[in-house]
Amino acid sequence: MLRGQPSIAHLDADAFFASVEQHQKPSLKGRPVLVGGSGPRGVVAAASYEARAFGVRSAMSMALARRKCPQATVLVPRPAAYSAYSAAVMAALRERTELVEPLSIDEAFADLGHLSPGPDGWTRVAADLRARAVELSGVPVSVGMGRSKLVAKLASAAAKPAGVLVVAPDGEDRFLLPLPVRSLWGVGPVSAERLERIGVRTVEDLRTQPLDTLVALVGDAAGTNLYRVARGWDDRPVTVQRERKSAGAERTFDSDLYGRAQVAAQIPAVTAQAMARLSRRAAAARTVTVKVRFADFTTVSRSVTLSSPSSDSRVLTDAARRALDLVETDAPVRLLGVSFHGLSEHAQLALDIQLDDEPDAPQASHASEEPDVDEPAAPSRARRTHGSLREQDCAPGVDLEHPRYGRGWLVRVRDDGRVAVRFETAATGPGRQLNVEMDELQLVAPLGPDGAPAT
DNA sequence: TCTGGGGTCCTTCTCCCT
DNA sequence: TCTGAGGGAGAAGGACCC
Repeated sequence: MLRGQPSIAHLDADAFFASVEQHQKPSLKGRPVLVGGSGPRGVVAAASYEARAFGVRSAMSMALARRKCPQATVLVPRPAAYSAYSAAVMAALRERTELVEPLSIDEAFADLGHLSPGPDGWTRVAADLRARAVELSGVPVSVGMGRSKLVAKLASAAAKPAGVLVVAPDGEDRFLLPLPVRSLWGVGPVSAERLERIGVRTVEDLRTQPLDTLVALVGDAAGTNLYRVARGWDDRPVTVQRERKSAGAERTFDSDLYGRAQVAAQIPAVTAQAMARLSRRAAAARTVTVKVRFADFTTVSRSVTLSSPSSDSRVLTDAARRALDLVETDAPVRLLGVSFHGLSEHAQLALDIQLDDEPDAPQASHASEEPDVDEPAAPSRARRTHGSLREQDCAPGVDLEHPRYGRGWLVRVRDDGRVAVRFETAATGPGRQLNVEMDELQLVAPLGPDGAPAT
């Protein structure tokens, strides 16, 4: 049963990672910024609106993005900072209701059905919410409101950047019908192409199609969903709890691996990364799946199911090895992934001990450096955030401190071995760039929006 | 465009049991 | 004892999201 008021809010941060970088690095405000992998196979995780003007998009290869926008500043992701900013954005929602459903690190639904602001008051509610989120986080956000999650989410997308849009019940058709089907949740490139083949481009086109046609086209569940969505039928409640179903990690190698031995040698490290994620959920796993992507991008997965759930690193690593044994590894391999399914809660203590004992595991402290909120686009290889700066830490954008000049961020390593650092934070405003010796610099934890270190 | 990483959900297939 | 149908569970792959 659909509610009568547009009391579901969807809050979405705009170009989130890039906006956080521009907030903490004031010299980048108003300039094109790309956040993502800087290696040969890196892709864009987030692009500032200034970069998007050059045709750069998320998920584009970084090499192509650089060609389209050579003047852009390219930075590595800093998950701890994004997590802190995310918490600030979510806090603005939680000040208003406990019914907050985070969808990802930068967006969430909130049920504001307890409010009764009157016929014209919902726009004020949305504007106040947006202003508060900006005040707490310092990054631009957009807010959409409607009487369903479907409409609220589409409204926030329409409100971007940095806007609000409230879709009243009697305005839903006017809002929904002209939208391209591609903008609907669950319609990706494949479904859009299939719909295009029968002449369906907009929600209005979609509404003319019978249920049978849609089911035949995209399957039972997706077809039924499209049929309902085309009519604005969405009565899903805002739910606070979301149960985790799996946890894992994967690594794309800078150059392909050849032969079983090379691939198998990576199993302990990737499994340990996956276990670090598993341990944050205090979980044991019964099924271990190994994913192998070959150079031609074909992907196979094989799994091994244990007789009972385990959190023992040796047991899970051994299961991953056995799963890999089921894969033909004659072709060059570009990616290896390990994921855990059939999760259950137990053996947290045992897991911690196992991680500390596992010689091939990445440092156990990395687990605590990563945010509790899942960060879909951030890399899983956590960076060090304290200690003396070493050459292997030198990625553009990392946080540094100098005894005389204070906090700054790494711009680049110069040919003479010195490091170009811009000394600035959100609190200082745009700062100056200086060249300093590497051994004078310390790695430090990123700052949150309140200026406190994000740990 | 030439394609990361962490997820969820759905479909299809196979195997096993009744 | 054999055979086929049907259902459930698990495995694998794919589409999709951010």
